[in-house]
Amino acid sequence: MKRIVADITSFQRKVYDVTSRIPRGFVSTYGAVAEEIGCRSCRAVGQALKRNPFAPVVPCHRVIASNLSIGGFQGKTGGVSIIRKIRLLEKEDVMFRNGRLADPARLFRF
DNA sequence: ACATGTTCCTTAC
DNA sequence: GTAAGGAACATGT
Repeated sequence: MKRIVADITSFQRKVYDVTSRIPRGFVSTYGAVAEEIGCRSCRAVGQALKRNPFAPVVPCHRVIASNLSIGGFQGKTGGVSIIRKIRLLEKEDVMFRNGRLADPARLFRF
């Protein structure tokens, strides 16, 4: 039986929980996740997602920056990984344009 | 658009 | 324990 276990902090736990709550076809922002968790540190959220011990389990690609920019992915603000992120989102009806969210209505609010 | 300050967590030494 | 970094945000220039 496969059980998901990892040495993570409560903070990370919350981050992954909130992130996984984002429905398919929607995206959220670091700020929103941070707010939902209860802290004002969006960077801390980025830290947790960057490490992402639950990589395939947690859709970290559904989390973007609050200014609707794609933000970063796997520790970078650009590169092939970002393209992959956009590609995945486009597959979920979330269109991006020039590294930015084309339709702000896709923003999911908790 | 760019630089700076803020804010909080993780990792490394 | 201290220092540095990290996928952001807000504000001022």
